[in-house]
Amino acid sequence: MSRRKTGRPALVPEPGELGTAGAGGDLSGYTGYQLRRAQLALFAHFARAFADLDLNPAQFSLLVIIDAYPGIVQSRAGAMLGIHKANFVPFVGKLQRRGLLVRIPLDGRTNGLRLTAKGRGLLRRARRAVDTHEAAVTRTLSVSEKRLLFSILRRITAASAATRSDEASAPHSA
Amino acid sequence: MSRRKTGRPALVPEPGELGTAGAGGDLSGYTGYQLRRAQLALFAHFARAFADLDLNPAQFSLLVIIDAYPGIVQSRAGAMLGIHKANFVPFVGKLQRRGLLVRIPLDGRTNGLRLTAKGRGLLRRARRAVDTHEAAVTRTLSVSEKRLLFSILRRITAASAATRSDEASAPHSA
DNA sequence: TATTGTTATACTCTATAACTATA
DNA sequence: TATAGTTATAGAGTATAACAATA
Repeated sequence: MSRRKTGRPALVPEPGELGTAGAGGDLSGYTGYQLRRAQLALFAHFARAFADLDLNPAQFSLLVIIDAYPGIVQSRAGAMLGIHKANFVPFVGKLQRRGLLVRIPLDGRTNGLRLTAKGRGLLRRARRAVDTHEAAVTRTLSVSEKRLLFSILRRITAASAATRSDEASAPHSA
Repeated sequence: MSRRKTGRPALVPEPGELGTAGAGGDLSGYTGYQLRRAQLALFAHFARAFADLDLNPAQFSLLVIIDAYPGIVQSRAGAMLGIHKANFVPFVGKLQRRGLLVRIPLDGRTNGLRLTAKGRGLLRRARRAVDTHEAAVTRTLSVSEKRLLFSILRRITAASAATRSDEASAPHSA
């Protein structure tokens, strides 16, 4: 997309400040640019909302997963989070040291993960915090807009995962 | 950071495979989760599309910015990209060593950035590659859907940037 | 033989502090 | 005194390779 549509609308917006308004160049017409900006801003908001809980999105997600699948095998949970098994070891270890979860040997080489009472308690607080966060960041979205947003994001995820050769085909799936 | 997983309507989807379909927990109802998944998938697609050009999104963006604002001051360009000035030094240095841009001293302490002929040539190829990439990842989106997506993403960015105390107010702005 | 968990390692990104030389 | 660029450093996040114990 080199030049965007008309010469201006999206093109060359006063070398503005990044954090606040838009950046420069004619980047604002790219889906990846808008997606990244929104994701970064939302995660920063998440971090503020979870500052006192001392949980980042990945840690919160693991607690949610273990709560949904008590005893889930460590490698399975790591794969669900997209975290390499080598990196997942210290990741789990940190939460275990905080007393939020325990590793339960299942068969000599496999660990099952379970939340402790403390972990369940923190998760309960975290769910409330994330609900507030979610409401805040989507407060300008109507129900139908949010539904459409999710539909679109899933389609972008699927389309981006497709191989180059597949890109030509597959009209409107999603 | 919510990582992977898509899953089901919302709650507890078979502990599925990560890369392909959805993961677990009841994460798929969170905007941050869907946003992150889409952004990661799209950037991975970008990386594949730009493999032969050896440019990442940030590097491509800098070339676009310098092309739009020839001679732009280094600190200004870094701010537009949201890159810390300390990290921007080696960032620019690397592109300069590749012969894509030059630093032009403006007044003893200020550097202006300009693309070289080689940089402009690479940018031209990069614009073509990003056009193809953009078309691929948004191939299932109608024109109106893409327009609405951008509107929604900008609103999420703005809402996430708002302070906690502001979150209560501001109904539907966008 | 393949898998689970682990260690070691390295590379990228990001962030802070402090310094210089200039304005 | 404030600013632009720089260096050094440290912390996350992510990646590969290799290994032990086990299935």
